[in-house]
Amino acid sequence: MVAVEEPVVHDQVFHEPNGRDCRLVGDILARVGDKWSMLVVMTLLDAPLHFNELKRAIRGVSQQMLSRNLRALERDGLLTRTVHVGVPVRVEYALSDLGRSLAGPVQALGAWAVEARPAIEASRAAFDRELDKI
Amino acid sequence: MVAVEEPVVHDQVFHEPNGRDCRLVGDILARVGDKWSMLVVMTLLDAPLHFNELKRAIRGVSQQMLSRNLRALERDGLLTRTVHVGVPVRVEYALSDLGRSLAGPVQALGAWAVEARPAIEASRAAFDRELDKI
DNA sequence: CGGAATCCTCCAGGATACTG
DNA sequence: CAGTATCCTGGAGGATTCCG
Repeated sequence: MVAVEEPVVHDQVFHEPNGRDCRLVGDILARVGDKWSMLVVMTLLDAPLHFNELKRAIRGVSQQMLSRNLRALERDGLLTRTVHVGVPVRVEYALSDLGRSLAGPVQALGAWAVEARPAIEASRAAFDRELDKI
Repeated sequence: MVAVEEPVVHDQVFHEPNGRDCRLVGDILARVGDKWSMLVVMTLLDAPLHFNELKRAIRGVSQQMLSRNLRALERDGLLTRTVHVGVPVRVEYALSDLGRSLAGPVQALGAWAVEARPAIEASRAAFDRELDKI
């Protein structure tokens, strides 16, 4: 079975007639929505950091995922990786201009999150209470 | 093993001294970042829809995931679900005010995505080319 | 120090079939 | 029409170990 069938989801990037950018956005949201990427971006907003500095700054992340995310972000051009030779080796991660430009929209979403949280939690509680009654 | 250990990631909501809302945002980003939720929100922005109308509007989604997402969004208070009794039954999904308020930030991110895409894809191509050379 | 490699688990998400 | 139930797969993400 080698996928002879017609392309499904990811190939129809703009499926809406009225210029909405839905699918593309979905793609980006997937990147933005993963557990650590935006945390990395936000952390690097203040200053460039070394690997272990980052790992300490973002508590709870495994080296595994931090490493993966950093590579992915570098691949996307959102940050730069520069190796400083020496003993010990030091690698510096810094936001690129593209990466910095992402901070605005993300912070907007963050602001929304902060403001909406009480309403969301109240709604969840109410919803769950209804379920228990039944 | 009943998780006696100290709380790890999700309990430290604000771990940064300087008022940044990192963890909380991460939580919201996870919701926002899943494959279909924001597509639902964006689709309902124009008008309320019935289940199958939604399913048709968002091509490629399974009933399974659409159903799950709708319930999750309803639970969070982002949309309302009203059953119109009759034959056949009709259920209408509509954005709540809270849900509508989310559209702004998401569209901002969408705009960024559209603008940044060429740069991102160029960066990816360059990155992958480097790998092939080695 | 900055990773790569390996192994494992959990869950988002798809496909299909059934129900009221 | 609007779901729920069941089964299955890939990949995100964690833990641990090894390496230059």
